Amino acid sequence: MEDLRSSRACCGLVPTAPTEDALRTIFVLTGRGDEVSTSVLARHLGVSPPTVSIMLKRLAEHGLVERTDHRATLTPHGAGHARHVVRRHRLLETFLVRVVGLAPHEVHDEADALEHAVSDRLLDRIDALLDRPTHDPHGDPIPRSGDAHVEGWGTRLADAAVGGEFRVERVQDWDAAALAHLDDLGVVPGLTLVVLERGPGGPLWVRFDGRDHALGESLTRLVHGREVHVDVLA
Amino acid sequence: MEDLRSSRACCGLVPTAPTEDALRTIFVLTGRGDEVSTSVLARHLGVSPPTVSIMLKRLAEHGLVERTDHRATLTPHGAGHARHVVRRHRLLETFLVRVVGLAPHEVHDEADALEHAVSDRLLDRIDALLDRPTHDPHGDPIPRSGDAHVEGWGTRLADAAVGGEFRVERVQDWDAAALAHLDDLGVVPGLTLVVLERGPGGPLWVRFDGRDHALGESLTRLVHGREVHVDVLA
DNA sequence: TCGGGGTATTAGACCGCTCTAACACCGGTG
DNA sequence: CACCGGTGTTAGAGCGGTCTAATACCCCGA
Repeated sequence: MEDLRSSRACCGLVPTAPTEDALRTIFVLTGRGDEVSTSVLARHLGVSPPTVSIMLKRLAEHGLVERTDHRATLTPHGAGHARHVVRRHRLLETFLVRVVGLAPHEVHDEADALEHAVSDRLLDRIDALLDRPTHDPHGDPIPRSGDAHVEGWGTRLADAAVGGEFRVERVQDWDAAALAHLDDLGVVPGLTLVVLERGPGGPLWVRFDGRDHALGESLTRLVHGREVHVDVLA
Repeated sequence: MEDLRSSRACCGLVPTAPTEDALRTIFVLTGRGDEVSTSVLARHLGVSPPTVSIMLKRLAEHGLVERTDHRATLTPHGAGHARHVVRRHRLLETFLVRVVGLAPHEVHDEADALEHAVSDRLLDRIDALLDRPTHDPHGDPIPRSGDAHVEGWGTRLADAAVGGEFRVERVQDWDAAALAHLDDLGVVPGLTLVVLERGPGGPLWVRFDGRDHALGESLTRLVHGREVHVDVLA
């Protein structure tokens, strides 16, 4: 398996699973507009802060990461690598749902493991088999090489204005349990719902499929999309 | 991704890719009747003899490998682990051919990388999707948990008697180029051919599909099967 | 202004994989 | 019998990942 990795080796960096995970996570986090600190990254990667500190130092030495004011950002070069990892991850998620038949909430962890082992050749076969998809099952855009890639998370359902329509575009996939719950309810990319009412700190009431649903803030913060202003409904 | 591995952790051993590869290789080599020495294993794994020496020492300390007279054999416990790795490898090969559409000669290296990353859950989905296959595309039996597994390599085409029929059951998959060539010719599991003539050190002449073919010894040593004694043809 | 809590890094340690170089052993041959 | 080639192991080193414990830093509040 080292052969597959070595084909991705570059700039003296050994593309191990932990470093690839770090690059991908920094990419997604910054794409979402978040600042990436050592501790935030450590939490996401499930390792201790010193481990991340050392990793970031190495990534910076290899020119993949820029460190300013205790924040980490990807250099253009690092972003290129990260995009490849993200592409592998999201393509695999799509494959696992559409071909293998896994549920959307099951695929993140699987893709997380497989993304480091899949070869470029196999990935291209999968891409072709799926007919070059542009988005994964959670609505996340799949980067294509040679493409300007925008993450574009839109607004969070948690921040949506009461009384308007909201079109779900992306659902964060980190928390499998929450994702499974949203999936069960039918909150998936493509759904348009009406934001009815927001209790202070309480759940957000929304309507879709002719029924009212209450969603806690821990859920509505995971749902991203676009507010649709339909004047005819006003 | 460590989560997936840790679910397979046992007896204090960290199931890293190199150790899993070693276990699988010892399993297949001994199943074929070969003796496993440090240097043979090093050649198969593509690492130096000292590396193997250290790995075998560790495997022996963990009770997975027995060392007698500079030969390595798997303990029952080690064989259990190895069978799981072999199962993952062969199931993945079958999947990659039947579902993804890769050619048989392409799948060994891919499966070699993926077998360390695939979770038990995903593997079972794949198994079900393929309808619980018993053999991979090269004719190798797929171990099933709770099954007495026999490798049963039969006789090599290189050793087959001249004048008889020979039914191909398995084709070794280590060498992708050789496998691609045999595949092109049509020498795949299930084929029955007639052994015509053996030149001393030269190629073996065989007949199938109404045509005669010459196969070098480097190829006929990779083809395993069963000699079929058909008296009516005599 | 001093202290405390949070954050980041460094220090020190261990594991596993890998290499080269050196050494040990064993068998055959001159 | 002594040497030589093959095989196997040990020694020593480096890298990457991981941890805990200790240290450095920074800001805010008492």
